[in-house]
Amino acid sequence: MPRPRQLPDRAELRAWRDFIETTEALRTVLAGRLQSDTGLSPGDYAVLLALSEAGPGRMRSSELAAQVGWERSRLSHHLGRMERRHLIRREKAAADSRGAEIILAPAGWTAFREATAPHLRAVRELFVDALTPAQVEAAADIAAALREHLERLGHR
Amino acid sequence: MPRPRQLPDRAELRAWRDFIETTEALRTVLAGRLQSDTGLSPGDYAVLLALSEAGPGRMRSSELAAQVGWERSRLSHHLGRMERRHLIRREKAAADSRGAEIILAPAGWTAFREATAPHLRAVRELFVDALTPAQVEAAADIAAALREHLERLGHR
DNA sequence: CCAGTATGATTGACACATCAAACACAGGAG
DNA sequence: CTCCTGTGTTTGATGTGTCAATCATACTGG
Repeated sequence: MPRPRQLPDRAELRAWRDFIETTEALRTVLAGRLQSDTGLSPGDYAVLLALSEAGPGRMRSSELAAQVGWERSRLSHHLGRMERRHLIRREKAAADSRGAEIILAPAGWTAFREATAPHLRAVRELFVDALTPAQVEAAADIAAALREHLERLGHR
Repeated sequence: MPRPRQLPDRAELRAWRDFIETTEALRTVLAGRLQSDTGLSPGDYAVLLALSEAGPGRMRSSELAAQVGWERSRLSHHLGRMERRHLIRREKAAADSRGAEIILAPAGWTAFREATAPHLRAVRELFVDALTPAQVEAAADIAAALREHLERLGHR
């Protein structure tokens, strides 16, 4: 009795490679634009976005981690670099003094404000303009299906 | 006279975020599997694949760089790490002694051979099985459109 | 009150990526 | 032969990501 096929066929493999390599290239190009337009990395942008969306521009570190979907360690390293550049500050949380409050510094507000438009323009130019409206929808569906599948598989 | 719309609308932006974040997550999960199944990173795998496809398992460094689509500097750093683990060796090129020949070492052959099946299984499980056949095709089309657009835009 | 454990966050070590600078040899003009 | 320039590759500096270990404070059962 034959086991179910386990390996992708030639066409599926080609689709996979094209897909993964292209999205990788897209990420790289977009990151390069953001960097040269604004001096921010995608990580910087994600952090600033999350902070700016929290009304007062301040947030608990773990909340921020959840918001951007990063591990705490990664966030902590990244915040260290951002703090060096005075984009954010850290304070002990008043409520729970184990915790840290991350505060969007003035330079951070400015950088974020000036980055938004160029970033969105680049998204439009590199992603939206490359695809038909139907393809944009299809991309969203594919992403949803992949994510759902990933989550169903759990973490192994 | 109104300029063309420059920024993505809400739905487009959501599609973009879902798309880019999901592909990123997919990459990460796949890399994790490869790592834990075989001890190789995606970069290692790409290099070993390219070398193994060159009949004798040896290739000029710049040819290898072109094959995997990396900058030379990146390749050089990566080869340094792979050499430390005895997956490859480097020799001066006979023809042009500026150049380096990269040689797939025995441990490299073995690692690659043992990595292939698990890797392909993971691709099937995480990508192909998550999508309908039509979606796999759509993904390939989207990748093609994105890549073509990227290339048309050139490098800025 | 006070172990013991749980939780929020940071640290250190290392792999990976990118940029610019350096290095080493090749090949041609004089 | 010697300088000059170009090409193939490496190196160093720095930013980014992951894992495991650590640190500090909070909480809980006795």
